[in-house]
Amino acid sequence: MGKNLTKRSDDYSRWYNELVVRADLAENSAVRGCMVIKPYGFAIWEKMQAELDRMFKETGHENAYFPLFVPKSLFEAEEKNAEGFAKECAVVTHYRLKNDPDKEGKLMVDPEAKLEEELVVRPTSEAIIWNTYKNWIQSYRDLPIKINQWANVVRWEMRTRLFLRTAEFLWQEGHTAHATKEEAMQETELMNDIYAEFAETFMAIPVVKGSKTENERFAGALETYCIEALMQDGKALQAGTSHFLGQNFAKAFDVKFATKEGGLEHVWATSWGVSTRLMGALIMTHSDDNGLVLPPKLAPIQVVIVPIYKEEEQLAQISEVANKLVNDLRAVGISVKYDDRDTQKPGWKFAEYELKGVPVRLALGPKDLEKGTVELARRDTLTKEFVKREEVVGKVQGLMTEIQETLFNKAKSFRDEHITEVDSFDEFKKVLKEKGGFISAHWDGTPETENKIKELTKATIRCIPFNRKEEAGACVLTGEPSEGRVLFAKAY
RNA sequence: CGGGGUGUAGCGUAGCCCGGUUAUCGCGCCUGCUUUGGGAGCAGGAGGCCGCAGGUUCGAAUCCUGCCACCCCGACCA
Repeated sequence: MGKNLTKRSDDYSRWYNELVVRADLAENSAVRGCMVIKPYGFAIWEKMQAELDRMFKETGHENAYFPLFVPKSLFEAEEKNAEGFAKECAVVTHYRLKNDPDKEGKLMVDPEAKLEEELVVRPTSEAIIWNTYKNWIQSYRDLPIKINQWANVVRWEMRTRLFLRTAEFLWQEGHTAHATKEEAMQETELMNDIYAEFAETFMAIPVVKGSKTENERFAGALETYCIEALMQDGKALQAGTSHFLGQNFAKAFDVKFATKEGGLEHVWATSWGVSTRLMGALIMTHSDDNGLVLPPKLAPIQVVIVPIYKEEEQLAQISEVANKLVNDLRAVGISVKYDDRDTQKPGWKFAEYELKGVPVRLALGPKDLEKGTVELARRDTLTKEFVKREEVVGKVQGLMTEIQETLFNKAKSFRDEHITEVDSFDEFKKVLKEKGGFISAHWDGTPETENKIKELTKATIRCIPFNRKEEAGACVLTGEPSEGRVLFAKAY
């Protein structure tokens, strides 16, 4: 990446961190474990939001907003859920500060202003939402409820990393209520499919769809579906989850509805979410030593035009052509930036836009004016060619699709090459250490074995793939019978 | 919360063991000239409570004590 840091040098973490900061995506804030998302990073997130939001609405969901604070007692209502998050909750205990009588100019928490009941800053919103749904649901006519919210949540993580794990993060969480188990299961599956489609179509990230083991399941869920992606350092990343909550929350919050038949039943629930963590996935899937590589569908700037000139007059001539190009490209829906700043030199700009992952760069200089050409450079392949001026728009349009596909295919071959079938524990350890990636192996189905393998290797079961072939085998650790292979990996 | 480490300019650092003129170097920043098809060259310049507080000493970035902050490795985790 530019001057000194490459993916191969140093460790991957440092490379990642430096890339995020240098590409102007985000930085650590002064607040412990929290992140500042900078305009360029946020622009990418907004594009992701827009696409996801559209997909949610197309499948009958609506947006709403629920409170940041959850009274402790509400939070406790679903025991498993509360337990699962208890260790990482920020809690509000007071509601007022006052001047510190002992220290001039300092404030202190007013002990008089202690809350009778503490408020938990939501680590997720099931509790507050189900407490609300209780009042919204009486009859089967009130169902289904399919609501999404865009929000921030807080999980007090010990160690944080930009985008991948921060104390506060942005996400969307969908919470649905259904009359039947079947409908809720369908919803769980549908949303997992939507996440997969989003990841593959827009982010150009191939994912494995599957279900989580009991150990890895969301606290309070009966079933957790997920999409798992593979990063370039061979570690897996959970990119999205969709939970079938059964009637657990309905029971905990006493949400019953009158059925058509005149009965009274608990509601069936789902919840699902993806977060700014997807930004991390995007960065770690496509980037190279020159910096970020963005798929055209998510790039805030799809094309940048850089003028090359000596004198002002020359710039004026170039700008005339460039501005026409800008208009023509915008007319076909491509986002273009014409960077005619005279404070930076062309070479500097080339490097800068590569660092920021802009898919296509056009350079326009005196030679091009003479020949009626434009120099076109692709970020994904780092190749350059001269294109006739009148063919630029068509060419660029085609490239938007082509680059998107190239990125996906490249990531997919990498991923596929890093799914290794393994039949002995020695091989398991060897592959994990030397090659990384997903390990497809038999497992006896017990949490004990999964934990043991985690202890020994740090690898966990990422998912039980939906499309796994059913094949009898012997557990890679214990030799006990197994019905099929599961995917192991070290994970973020 | 355990184990290790580090705090020197906006960033990255040398100096610290063995105390002694004006605290080193690179990047970045500012000015001028030359440059502009891959992060320009030369010349000049600005920028420091050496993490904070105390101590030892004629003298502390350097030694001692306390505190604070951050990083790495664990435990935890989307």
